[in-house]
Amino acid sequence: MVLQFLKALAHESRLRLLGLLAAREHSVQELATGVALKEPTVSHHLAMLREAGLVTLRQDGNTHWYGLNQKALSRLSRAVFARDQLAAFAGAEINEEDRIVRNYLTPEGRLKAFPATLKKRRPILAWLAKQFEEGRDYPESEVNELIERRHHDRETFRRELIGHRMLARKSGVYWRLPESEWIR
Amino acid sequence: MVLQFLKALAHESRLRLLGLLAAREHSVQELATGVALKEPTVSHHLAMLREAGLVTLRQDGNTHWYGLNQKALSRLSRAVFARDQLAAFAGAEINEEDRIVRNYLTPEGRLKAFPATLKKRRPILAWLAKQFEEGRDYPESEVNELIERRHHDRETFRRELIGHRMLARKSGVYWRLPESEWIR
DNA sequence: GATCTATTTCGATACGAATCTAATTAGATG
DNA sequence: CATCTAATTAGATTCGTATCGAAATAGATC
Repeated sequence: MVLQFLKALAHESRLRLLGLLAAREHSVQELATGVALKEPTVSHHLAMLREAGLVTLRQDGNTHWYGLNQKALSRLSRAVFARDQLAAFAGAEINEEDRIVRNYLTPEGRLKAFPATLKKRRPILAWLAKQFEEGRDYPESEVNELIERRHHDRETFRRELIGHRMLARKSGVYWRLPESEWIR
Repeated sequence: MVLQFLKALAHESRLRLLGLLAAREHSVQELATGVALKEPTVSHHLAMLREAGLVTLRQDGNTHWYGLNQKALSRLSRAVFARDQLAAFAGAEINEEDRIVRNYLTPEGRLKAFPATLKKRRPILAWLAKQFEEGRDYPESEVNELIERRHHDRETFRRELIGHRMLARKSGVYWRLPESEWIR
């Protein structure tokens, strides 16, 4: 559906046809002259545009008047370009956690801040915890290093990771705990 | 430019990739798994999306993190789906007259009303006058018929066409005057 | 009903792009 | 520096579709 719409738009000839139609109605002959293609070719393109609901057809005698369907155009553009809509194409819906993490990341992939609200804190920490491999020991120096790649305040984040039972520490070494033990 | 953008969007695999990226950043491997394609194929698609400015790339070690460029997405969507922008693709810009006529037409190609304002009246009448062939006589019955295809009030329009020197009448027959004689 | 006109449908060809495997590059690790 | 990993680039194949000429359709005209 949306794919059909985009495919219909994504061709130079059809864009130019729509360009002509944006000004006013045209017959097939006029369009063929306008874009320097033969009638059958134009007819073929118009059929695609019509399938996609991008143009309207009005028949008068045996002349077919094609026009731009502005409504469909704006309706569909909104559908395509909303982030959540886009996510639907992957079958994957965006969950709240992902959205929170995304909003906390700079373009360089660093955390903008330590989240003040509790609701946001957990997904951020979970994301950070996943930077560690499970079933492996980390000396404190390496823990700090990994955290600092995401935020300068290694102390706060390290403490919180442990507080949420995402990391554990014993005699100077750290390891990642299984997700089932993390505090919700 | 805009064409490149649309072509980048108009493919199922790439839409699904964008869908995944809409949720959060992904590496190439993750994406390949997510859409069930091989890495090189995904890499190829990502290159296109990057060319079109739809995704961002952040390199960390030898892992490449791709993300959605939401800004570009909305900026471009606005560019594509404005009617006047679309017209630019045809090389033809929309002039004021065309716009006026378009707003006066129903989906069936009939005139919604007789334009009250003088500014609008002329382009509407000019459009109507062009329904007549030049160099040919029309009996009044046929003039009425042609006008009625566009609006029920044949009297008003017929009178105005003559008033604007677009049609002329002599002893019961009408003919279209050359455009150079039309009153501006 | 025969003819003329505008459009569409059909069938063939050609061009572009999607996908894969294999080879190469760039960065990290020991 | 040798090796390992993630990604990209190159090359080959396949698939989709843009385009055209020819034939068929639908409406108008005589």
